[in-house]
This record gives sequence, structure tokens and C-alpha cells, in this order.
Amino acid sequence: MITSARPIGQARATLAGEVRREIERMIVDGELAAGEKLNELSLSGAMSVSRGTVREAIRSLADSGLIDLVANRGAYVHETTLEEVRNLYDLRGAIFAMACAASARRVAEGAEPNLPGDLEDNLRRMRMTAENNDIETYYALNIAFHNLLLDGAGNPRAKAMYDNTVREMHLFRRRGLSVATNIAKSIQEHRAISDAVAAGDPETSRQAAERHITAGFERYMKLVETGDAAQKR
Amino acid sequence: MITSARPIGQARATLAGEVRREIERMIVDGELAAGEKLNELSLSGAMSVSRGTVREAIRSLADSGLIDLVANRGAYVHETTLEEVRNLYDLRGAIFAMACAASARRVAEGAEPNLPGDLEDNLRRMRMTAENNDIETYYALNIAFHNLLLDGAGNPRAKAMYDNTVREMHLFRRRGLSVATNIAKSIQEHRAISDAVAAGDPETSRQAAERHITAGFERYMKLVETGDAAQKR
DNA sequence: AAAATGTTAATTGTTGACAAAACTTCGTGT
DNA sequence: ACACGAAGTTTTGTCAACAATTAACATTTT
Repeated sequence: MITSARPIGQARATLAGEVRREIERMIVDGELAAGEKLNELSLSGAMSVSRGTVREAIRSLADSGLIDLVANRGAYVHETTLEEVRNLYDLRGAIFAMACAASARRVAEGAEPNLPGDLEDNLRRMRMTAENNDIETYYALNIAFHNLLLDGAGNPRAKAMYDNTVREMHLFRRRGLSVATNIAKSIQEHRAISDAVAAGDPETSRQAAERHITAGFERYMKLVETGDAAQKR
Repeated sequence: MITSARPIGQARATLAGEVRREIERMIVDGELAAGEKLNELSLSGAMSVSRGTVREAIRSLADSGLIDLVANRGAYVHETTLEEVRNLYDLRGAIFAMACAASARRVAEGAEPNLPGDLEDNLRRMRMTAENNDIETYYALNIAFHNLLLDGAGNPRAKAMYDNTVREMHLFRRRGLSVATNIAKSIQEHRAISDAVAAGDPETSRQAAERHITAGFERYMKLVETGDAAQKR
């Protein structure tokens, strides 16, 4: 008797969906530069797929903010401005703060018994990477930390929006600057959030989360102001 | 010489865009019930448009959350649950609070000279509708008040997300209950927001905004708990 | 009668072709 | 030289046909 026969090959729901993911990857990985035009025909050729399918994928991506659509003129990779980055930080901070408050509430309600432990675990491992100066792993843990809280909030829509903002900021950063990193400071802030959430205190969690995002924004702005000219050369 | 002659009637950029708006309207107006399946062929027939165009419109709507897509089985009008409504209120509150804080900041910076006056104006007119018990106008003014603050924040992405949450909640309300309305209370809360924003005080604005959304949610929940059975009959 | 298996109809997924709009190129007149 | 405008080319918008998948029904099997 067959108990679980998952579809082969990563499940190819629809072709358009696959194309969408591929285009998304190309944008995030920088193969398609910001402001660059997406030519339906050449994309369809490169992926051996019909134009209609590519078109469908592009349309679907447009709403997520990665692509700008201009009627009768085509699709362009969205160019994120510095002004927009500020807006994205605001938005991301608001969502993250709300999610942390919700996570704390749910911890208090007993709905997320594993969350405090998972956060502790993440922090412990993060301290290790700080000692070893293992930036690669630090990035992964940092994303995981935020994901734990977004998932803990039990608000999938919020998570989707949050992911969108992160992806778009990542896109902007490609333009030259690396991410502003101050691992020690960041761990301190994570500690504050983790404690407040574990204590089931929504308001304190919210404030700690907001401070974390604001601090990240300020670190980033400092980097832009001082390092931008040098970076641009 | 004509410099900018945008097409009349909300801009008919592309046919698919028009179809999208029409489907959106049908959903919001309740012509398409929650959970109902969208048949591409019959829709294309009803609008005298090709199936591909309808398909494109549906795909575009899916990302906004109004429609659920199931591979190889079609598109369904999203059924919003009570659990989701809570999540939407959380999300909406977070975005609105952030927007009010940003508006206050911008007022303090002198970037929004008209905002305080516009808010005052809105409040004055709202008091009038309260005296005349003119619910229709009250709704319009209520939306306008929130829009002033979202626009004042200068964060288009945030506004788009906010609008999405409102639209989806409106969709849920159709299922039976009317909106929870306590005009006097609502005006009080608006007053607090307006004053804080006019004073250019972000933190106070944020708190007032959050209280407003939370209060709205509580009013709504009370209505659900007590009135739901009666409404359902 | 219930479950499993074929068979058919309806619907979605994908494609290639045609029509319309925008961009290029190039010649013309000033 | 320069602006202007008229083909020609490229690219997007729309459509109709074909293929694949799913759902519904009839048929067989136990």
C-alpha cells in the first residue's frame, strides 16, 4: 500500500509558475539589472517556452513590486531609490514589530511552546558565528531569526508582505553597498526581542523589534553617507 | 498642443487591466460570492473578450489576496475566515500606525503643510454627519480621513497594502454583518490622531492610530459575538 | 450494493499566429 | 547641420486553436 507518493521533480505545478520563479531568481541574483527591460520573446526563447507563459509569469511578478509594467511598452526591473528604501524600512519595521507583538501574545496564550527555545537556539548559534567571524552563516541565522518570529505570529499575509520588502531591499543593495553589519549590536537587539517574546510581553516585544529595525536602518544610512562615494569610485 | 492626454474613464491602459477591474468590482460588490469558482470561458464570453485576457486578469488579481489559485483546477473567490480577519486587523493597524507616525514626522519637517487643515476639515464635516445621522456620508468621510494619513506618509507601497487589507475585510463583512459603527467614539479617536499629527509628534500619533484600529476591531468582535446569531437567523 | 476501472465531457494549460502600438532608420526639405 | 516625417522593424496586446488535466458518469468486478 502506498502511503505517501509525492509528485516527482519538486512538483511542477504549472509551467508559468516555474518561469516566474526563474525570473525572480534572475532579478534577485542580479542577472537582470535594475531598470533593465524584460523582453518577452527573448526570455521565452531562452527558457524554451511560449511567449504567453512568460507573459503570465511577468504579470504575476509585477504585483510583488519587483517589476514595473508600462502599457504597450513592456516590463522593467524595478529601480529602487533611496527614498523608497526608507519607506521599505518603515513598512518592514511596522510589520516586524506587529509580528513580534503577536508572537509574544501567542506565547502567553501557550500557542507557540517551541518558539522561545528556538529563539534561544538561534541566539546561541549566532554567538558562535560572531566568535568565528563566519559572516555567511550569520546571514542565514539572521534570516532564520526573523522568520521564526514571522511564523510565530501566525499571520501568513504579514509574512508574505515582509518577505517582499526584504527581497526588494536586497535588490537595492546589489547596486553597490554591502549590508551594514554590526554582529555584536545585532545580537544584543535580538536578545532583547527574544526575552520579551519569551516573557509573553507584546508591548515590550513591539518596542524592541521597532528599535532593531530602526537601528538597522541607521547603520545602513551611515554606510550610504560615508561609504557611497568611495564605493562608486 | 496637447501635452498629456491620458485616456478618459480611469485610463484604459490595457484590456486585461479593464477586465481585472471588472472582476474585482464583481467580487467586492458581491456578484461573485466567496468560494465561488471563476470560469474563464464564461467570463470571457460575458465580457466579449478572449480567454487569455481573462486569464491574465485573474492571475494579476490572485496576488492581491482576493482570489485563490489552484493548479489545474481554477480560480476561486477567497473565503475570508474570522481568524484571518483578526490577522488583517493586526496588519492594517500596524501599517496605519506607521503611516500616522510618518505623517507626523513629515508635518514636523514641513513637508505636508496642508495635512493638518485637511484633517480638521474632515473632522468638522464628520461632526455634521453625526448630527444628521447621515451614515452614507460618514463612511465616505471615514475613508477619506484614513486616506489623508496614508497619502501624507508619502509611502505608496504602504498605501497599496493598506487598501488591500481594507478591501478584503470589506469582502468578509458582506457575509452578513454590517460595519461596527460608533460615530461619536470614532470621531473622538480621529480627533486624537489629528491633533498628534498636527503637532508633529510621531510616537503619540502612532499610539493614537493603533488605539483607533484596536478599538474598531473590538467593536467589530462584539458585534460578531452578540449579533451574529441574530443576523444569521 | 460497493469499489474499482474505463470512458466521455468540461476546463485549464500552453502554444503559435495575427493585429496594433512603439521604436529605428533613413531620406527629405529647410 | 537639423528638424521633421515616412517606411520598415521590433515588440507588445489579443486572439483562437491544440494539448493536458480534471471531474463526471457509465461499466465492470467483487
